[in-house]
Amino acid sequence: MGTIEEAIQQKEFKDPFNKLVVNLLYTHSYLVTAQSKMFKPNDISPEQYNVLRILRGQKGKPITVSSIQDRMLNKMSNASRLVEKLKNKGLVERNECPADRRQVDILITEKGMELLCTVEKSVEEFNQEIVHLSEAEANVLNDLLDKLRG
Amino acid sequence: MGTIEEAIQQKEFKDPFNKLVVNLLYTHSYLVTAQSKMFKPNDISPEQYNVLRILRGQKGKPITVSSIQDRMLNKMSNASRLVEKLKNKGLVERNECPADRRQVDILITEKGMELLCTVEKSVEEFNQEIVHLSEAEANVLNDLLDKLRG
DNA sequence: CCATTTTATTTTCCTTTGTATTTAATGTAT
DNA sequence: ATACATTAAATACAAAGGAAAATAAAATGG
Repeated sequence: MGTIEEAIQQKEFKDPFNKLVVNLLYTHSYLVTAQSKMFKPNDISPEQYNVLRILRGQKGKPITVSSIQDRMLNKMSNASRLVEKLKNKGLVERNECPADRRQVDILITEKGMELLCTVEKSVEEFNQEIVHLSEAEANVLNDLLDKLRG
Repeated sequence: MGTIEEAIQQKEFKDPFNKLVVNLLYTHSYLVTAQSKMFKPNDISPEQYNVLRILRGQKGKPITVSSIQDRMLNKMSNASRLVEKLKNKGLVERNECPADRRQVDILITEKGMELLCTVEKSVEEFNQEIVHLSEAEANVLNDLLDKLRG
């Protein structure tokens, strides 16, 4: 199960770029499948976890829905909807922004922080288990991905 | 918009592995967003395109639904459902397998082959445009992704 | 100040997924 | 041969997702 060619039983690719696109899609699926399993016991999705992390990064400073959207990993997804799900679970609170009543300030709750702490440990272990690379290799990969996006 | 830190406005990550997981999710979104736009005029999804490619790779030899499933990029998705959509568009045909009547043999149709040829050109251009790397860098990235999955 | 445009968020509609179950056929063991 | 387990594919149902329209507030420009 090493190379992408073996994994999807395709003998060869047109060029390295074509292979790379396929490889990224496949590796993403590998990651997300494992990640979803990891999050399951805590009943949140990878995207919800990511939003909670963004909120914690604010250190008590509220952030608007659209700013969350800008920082989300999946640019297509709907921050408003995600926030509502988190609110239903009591993990965030929503307050009308007094300066601009169109905006909504989002804050992570105590319960949200606690959940994040609980999950954090599994996430760290997970990241190191799932990624079969040395730190140095991970760094190279990070740089190449940044460069890929131009 | 270079580094992942800038892109999602996160100052730092716990370790390179954590950063890498985030970077892969983000890069995947970058790719898929662009890819979907590319496929849109031809009215197929990236996954459907991939199944058509698998079928063409068979060179006329039929393949069962479960074999398609095994080779799909997203292991979670439902080959049976995808094949049905392709059949509705007249891009594949489905035949009961005489040797084992549980199985269903799938073949790509002429129309499917034609669509694939049409799309192919945009895909190749797309891959080279979207991936801002040299061939050598793409090769390194491919190897690291293969290794990542272990 | 009023009309128009822009911005922020929510909602709606419809399609796509994830998961589990169902149906049907084959394989296996007694 | 019969009962039980396994496998292939389809389906059912709820939840998630994309895209666009709707709502509401603020900004702009006469």
